[in-house]
Amino acid sequence: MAIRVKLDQVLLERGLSLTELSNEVGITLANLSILKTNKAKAIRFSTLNDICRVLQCQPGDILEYIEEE
Amino acid sequence: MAIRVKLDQVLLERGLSLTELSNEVGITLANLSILKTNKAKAIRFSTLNDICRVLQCQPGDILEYIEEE
DNA sequence: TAACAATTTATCGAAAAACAATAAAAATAT
DNA sequence: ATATTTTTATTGTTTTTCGATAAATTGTTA
Repeated sequence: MAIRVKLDQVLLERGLSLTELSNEVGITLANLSILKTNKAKAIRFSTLNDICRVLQCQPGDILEYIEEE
Repeated sequence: MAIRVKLDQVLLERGLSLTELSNEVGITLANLSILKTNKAKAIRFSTLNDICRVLQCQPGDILEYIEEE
């Protein structure tokens, strides 16, 4: 599949760790890690919403479509 | 919640109807309509991927985070 | 090196939700 | 009016999130 989760970049830019994000967002570290490492197969809008709110970013900053041949 | 699905706009820009998108993407019209009218609570990356491929766009073109006070 | 912190991986279970299929209602266009 | 498109609704199956938890891995620092 070709949807990539670019959480790393945004976290880096914001100077936040996964642990901190986890505390602020209220999603367990384990599940955030799954997201960040592209293991998730879907995402709830509520989760996306919480992440965007805390990181002050747009879905497009986190999700990327990569064309594959 | 504050994640909005902006499928309308992209469809308009591409000159595509929901019906056409449904045929090309392979998702039923009913379920695409739920997405388009902001009734969906989540989305599978496989679905997002298919939509982006057909519409030649990025997730950010379809998903928007709207801050609420 | 040893100790600690952060991240990743894994497993289990429950709750939630996607999506298909289908049909009917509503809206839009011709 | 008729046809087309879109929305809404229902049911059932399958998938997946997400929490909870714990272990393994990696990175950092004293």
